This record gives sequence, structure tokens and C-alpha cells, in this order.
Amino acid sequence: MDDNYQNYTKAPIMSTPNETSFEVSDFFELEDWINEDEDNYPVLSSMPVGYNNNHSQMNQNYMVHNDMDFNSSGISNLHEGTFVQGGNNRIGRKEVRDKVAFKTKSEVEILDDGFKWRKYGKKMVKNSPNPRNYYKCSVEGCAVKKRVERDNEDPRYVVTTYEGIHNHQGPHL
DNA sequence: CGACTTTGACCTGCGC
DNA sequence: GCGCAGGTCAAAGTCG
Repeated sequence: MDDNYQNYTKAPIMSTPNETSFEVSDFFELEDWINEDEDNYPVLSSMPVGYNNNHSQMNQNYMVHNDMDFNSSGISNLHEGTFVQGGNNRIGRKEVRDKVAFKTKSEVEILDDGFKWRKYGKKMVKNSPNPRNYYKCSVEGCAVKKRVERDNEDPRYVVTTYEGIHNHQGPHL
């Protein structure tokens, strides 16, 4: 894990490690997941503003394809997935501003999306054998959070949830 | 030495 | 009110 972590969080890398291999074709369903929170995750609505800047490909069709890169830096460990987004929604009694969730088929949890994240927590969750990891954007003043966990039913998939919108353009601004 | 991860403790919301 | 589960904090450790 350490090796992968270093590779994927410290800086965008140009090459894909050997252990990061992807299949190309089969799409998965988010049914179970969506059913749990149907109101909170309206599928395939609009992309939050903060993500458009760096995720132009994603903005086209809200699906993460096998050839997708989050930005042009050659990051290639995001490949296949479905994107869902919730706007100003409520989860329980809490207001959630912008929540973006997608699931990617990846052997590593850490998906380099062009931003720099600092891990602040790790938790075992009840219905999954896999831990959930919590990250904050490490840019000062940016309160975007991200939650990463493996799909308990298919550990080949990684569920990533972003909360909030970056108030900056990139990891170093 | 600074930035970051790790990890147990703490906090809070929710259901019973 | 109590207990559980999820989310966050913060001290200590690690790494470049």
C-alpha cells in the first residue's frame, strides 16, 4: 500500500505501475448503492463547477471510460466507472452541498484526480470488510473532502465520494 | 524539518 | 437514555 500511496498522491505520474491493470469493457451497476440513497444521489445530473476545470472528459458524459484521464498529466489509474452526483441534497438532516460519487474499477484505492489529498481518518464500516478512508484537500482554505472505500461485493471496484467543490484550480494553487 | 500518515479516542446523530 | 455506527481530531510516528 505504501508504494501505491506514494505514487498516486504525491505527484501525478506518467506511467502505470505493473499492479495497476484494468479491464475495459464490463460496466457495473450502482443499483444497490443508489437504492440506499436514491434521493441523495440523482444519477447523471450536472457536474459541479469545481470539477469541470480539471475533469473535462468526465463532463462530457459522466461516465469514466477506460481511456479517461482526469487531466492531461497522463494519470491512468482511473478507467472505468459510473458517475453519480447529488446537488444541494439532504442526507438525513444534514445539508450536503455538492456530493459526487463514482465507482471505478481499480486495483488501487488511491485515484489520482489531479488534486492533493491529506488522509485524516480511516474507519471500518459495518457492511463492508474493507476500511473506509477519509481525505481532505490539502490546499489551504479548500474544504473538499473525499471518502474512498472498496466495494464490499466486488472488491475490484473502488467507491469514491467527493464532497464540496474545490475553490482552486489545481493542487498547487 | 516540514509535510504527511497512522490510529485510537472522541464526538455526534440516529434508532430503539 | 443508551448503544451503535460513522465521521473527525490530534498526538505520535514516518518519510523525503
